[in-house]
Amino acid sequence: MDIVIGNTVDKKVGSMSLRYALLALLSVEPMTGYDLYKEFESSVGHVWHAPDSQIYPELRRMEKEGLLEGEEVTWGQRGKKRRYHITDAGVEAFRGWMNTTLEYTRVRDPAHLKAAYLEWAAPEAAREQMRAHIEHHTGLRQQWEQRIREIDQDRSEMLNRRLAGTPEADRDRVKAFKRFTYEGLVARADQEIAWAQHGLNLIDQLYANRPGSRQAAGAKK
Amino acid sequence: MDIVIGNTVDKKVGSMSLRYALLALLSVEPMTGYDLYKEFESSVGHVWHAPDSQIYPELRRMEKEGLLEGEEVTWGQRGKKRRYHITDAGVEAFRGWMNTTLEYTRVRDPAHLKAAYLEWAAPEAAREQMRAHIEHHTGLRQQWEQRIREIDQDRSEMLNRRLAGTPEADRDRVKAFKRFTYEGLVARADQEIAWAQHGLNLIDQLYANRPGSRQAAGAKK
DNA sequence: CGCCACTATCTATGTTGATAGTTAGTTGGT
DNA sequence: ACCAACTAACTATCAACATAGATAGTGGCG
Repeated sequence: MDIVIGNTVDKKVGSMSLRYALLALLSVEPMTGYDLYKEFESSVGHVWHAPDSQIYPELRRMEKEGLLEGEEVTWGQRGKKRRYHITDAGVEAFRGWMNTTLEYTRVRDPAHLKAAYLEWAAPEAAREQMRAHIEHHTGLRQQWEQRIREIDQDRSEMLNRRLAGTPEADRDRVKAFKRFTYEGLVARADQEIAWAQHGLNLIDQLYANRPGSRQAAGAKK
Repeated sequence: MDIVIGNTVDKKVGSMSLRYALLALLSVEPMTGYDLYKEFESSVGHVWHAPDSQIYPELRRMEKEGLLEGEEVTWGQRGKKRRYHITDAGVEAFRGWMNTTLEYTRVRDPAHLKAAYLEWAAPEAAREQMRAHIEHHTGLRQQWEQRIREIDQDRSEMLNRRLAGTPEADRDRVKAFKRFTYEGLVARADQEIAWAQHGLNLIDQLYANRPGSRQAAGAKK
């Protein structure tokens, strides 16, 4: 069942989210490939990330399909860059995606795969894994909390520009959904941290005064 | 910094988890590609999944690299299949991976990307998205709870075979880590369900008796 | 002036993953 | 005897991502 937008044919709306991440950003204001790349490196990058080598070709494809229009912009003496703005077809494509329910893909989770076989690891390596999990999610958590603070205090550049182009009646919705998103990510991070903490306790317990694995030699208690 | 195992060279241990998922399963007992495929389709598939078209070539590669050894097994009159068993080098590679701290990859999360722009969706489509999120994670949760029950009641085929080949002193560890893994996944599912439920409430609240979006026509209260 | 960090874009290559389809033998039921 | 469902393995193609590197202009600092 193909979906026709304008004069192009999209097979399967499922996935290909990079495209929609780009449309989301370009729905706010025109940007160059480099601008988008920078966005993915920072703020938005905590929800979606892509390398420039994926962004530039995708932008060209999207222009060819009529979702974007690009214009040459001079920069300095000889420099030039290509700034893309979203077309009506692009807006429609994005809205279409937003109104389509996502299909979820199969689980593929290295951290939990490893956890399921943790008895293979030396106790200290197992602990290190858990600590890394905590550290990783603590970092994410911090960034997301930061973003929530920015939303609450209207200190987000991107969001303010987005709000400026939004009818007054819809502004609280924009903010509410953003906040909602980041709250979910904070809660997820908390959960992961608590899980790994539980893991640390479990490891201590399982390897407490037990001989066998060269390791627990100088165990205390 | 290359890592040399036996006579082969692995660049970067990061990722390529399919290989280690296969080693994990083959550490329990020899299996054919089809066996492994079936495992990924069912029990283990909830932590890791791969299509057969990825499994067969990977097994051949692993044999070429000395991590596995395959033997032809006849099956019926003319039928044959190839059963792989893990080699010492394979065991070492797996243990090496288990003792190496994972590198975490950048976030790429379609569900939260959509959530951040949910004001673009029609209210009913937004609700549908949240319902799908709840349904998806409820399904996962069920399967994981099921697995926990199997662990507690020693009703898991795979796990029992694994325990049979494990020194008595380590058996409670094997079970404890498995349980720990699935507990974490259940907790994650719970969190996602709670988040989406919160989302449903938020949508109701944001679109309650507000004109504008053709939709809230016959709103109550 | 020369250097360096940054802006800007592009190419190349390899891996992983998703989807679909092909071939061939086996087993069990009607 | 035949058919369906399953076992077994392989091939082809395409999208998605990662990684690395090439090229070239800009702007500021010492």
